[in-house]
Amino acid sequence: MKKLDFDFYQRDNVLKISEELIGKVLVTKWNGAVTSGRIVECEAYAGAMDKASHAVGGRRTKRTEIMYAKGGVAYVYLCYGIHQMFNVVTNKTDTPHAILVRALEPMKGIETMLKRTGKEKQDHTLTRGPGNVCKALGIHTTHTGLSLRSQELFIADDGFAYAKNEIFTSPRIGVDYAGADALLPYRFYVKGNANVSGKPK
DNA sequence: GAGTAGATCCTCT
DNA sequence: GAGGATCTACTCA
Repeated sequence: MKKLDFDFYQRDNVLKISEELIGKVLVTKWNGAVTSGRIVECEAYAGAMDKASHAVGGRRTKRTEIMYAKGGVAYVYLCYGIHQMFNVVTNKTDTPHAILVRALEPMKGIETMLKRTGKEKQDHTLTRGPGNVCKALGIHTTHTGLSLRSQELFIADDGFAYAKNEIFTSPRIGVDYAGADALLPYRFYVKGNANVSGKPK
């Protein structure tokens, strides 16, 4: 298990980073309780040019400020008052690129995840969808700005990789309001993985 | 199985 | 004061 370097996040091609993030391992360790999962679905948000992004048109507020930070930190956003979404900030300072982690394949700490989500046994919904990913891993909006190489939260490469032909792209989910940009193929996912949101297998 | 409505709260206008 | 990068459950076929 090797934590990804800041160099990985600070490249300027957010689509390439998204694609490479598939298969990596997201780990949280709050108060010694370790939970982790392999990333099987994510979406790219390409900053000021992207109508679906919070930073569209260079919009810069206290909430979105963290997207303008240099790559390698977390951006956690609360949506619909219920769901929290975990994003990876990428690119350099003043370029508001981010990647939304939408689904994981559970690895370690499944017991802990079940407890957090109130489920009795593991099924494909445990870490399916951004809201559930955050709930299962115990990620909270107060974690915004945390480094992705910190002790509590990081993304690592354990040597595993999906084959190119297992990774598919599609339009993003839940961004209909973004007009034409909602159709951009900025979503990356592992074909046939039960944890990927959308239709169950 | 598919489609739709409701939940619920922080942030920006 | 309004709306949002969602999920779930319930209805109807």
